[in-house]
Amino acid sequence: MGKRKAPSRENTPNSDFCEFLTELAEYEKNVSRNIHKYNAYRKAASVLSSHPTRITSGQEAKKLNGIGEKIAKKIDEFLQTGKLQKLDNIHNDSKTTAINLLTQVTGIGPAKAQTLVSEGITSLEDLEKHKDKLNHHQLIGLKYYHDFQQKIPRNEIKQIENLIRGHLEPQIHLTICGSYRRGKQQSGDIDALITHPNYTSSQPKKKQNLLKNVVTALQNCGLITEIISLGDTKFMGACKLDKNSITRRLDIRLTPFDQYFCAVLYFTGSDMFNKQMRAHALDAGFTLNEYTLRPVGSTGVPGEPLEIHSERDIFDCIGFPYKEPQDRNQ
DNA sequence: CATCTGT
DNA sequence: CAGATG
Repeated sequence: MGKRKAPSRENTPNSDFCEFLTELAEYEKNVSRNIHKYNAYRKAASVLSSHPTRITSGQEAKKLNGIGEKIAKKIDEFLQTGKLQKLDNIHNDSKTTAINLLTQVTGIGPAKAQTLVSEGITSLEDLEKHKDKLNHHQLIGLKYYHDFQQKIPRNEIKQIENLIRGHLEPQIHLTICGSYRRGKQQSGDIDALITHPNYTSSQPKKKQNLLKNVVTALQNCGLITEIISLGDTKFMGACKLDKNSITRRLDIRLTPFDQYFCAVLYFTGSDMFNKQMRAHALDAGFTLNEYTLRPVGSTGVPGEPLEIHSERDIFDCIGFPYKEPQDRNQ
């Protein structure tokens, strides 16, 4: 059914350049293991993406911060031929395509994909033949490759949310974040945040078993079907609404009560929105992260975390007009 | 940054 | 323990 590449439509005068630069960046990161070239390409894409006018030559591009000889040359080539030789080669390179495929299996990153390919393992079928080369996480990734590839309809998440809530002690707060909270009709996975009034950053030991208890309860009711990893504060695994449902990726994190709203805000995103909001906080003299909102003294050092009792508090404190999750999409 | 894994 | 992964 559904395939790969997300049709993310950009729209800036230089978006076509950004597109090939980010593709080059990914190639450098995943195939060559060159993090410097990777960074070089992405900063170039980044300056270009915010440049207000169309770049019409490599020479002009070169004036921008982060664009040097080599990228300028590629811009010229692209301007003249409408494509990039290097990119064509990459597309036709079987090693590259194999790595890109393997990397889609959760638990397999660029490093593991490299070694698999070097051992001649380049397809899902190959992986099936060599399960002995995979760890627990990767085995789950392989087993549910097709399921995990599927988007999750909002309504299904809603049902899962209710089911989870039904198995939590009343004291436990639950928020499903991510694109679901932003109102999207589909999501890639389910990102749940929970907290409990007795579990705070000052008494982190207190509800030490809370997460594990929740996970076993959800296992017993049949919702959680696989555990990828489980620690004191973070669970990663899979769940299935009922007998004939598709298996879905589910993450649950336990956050201290006093940091819950910063976490909810952060994990709701979007990434773009978070960046804007953090920037605004900085201008207003605060530093905002996934845990706390703190005033920044003119000395430059952050003070004590402000007490936050809602997401709104955070907006109010930094004088940022409140946005409903639905309009935090960019 | 939390968790897992292999050395 | 370092390195990989999400």
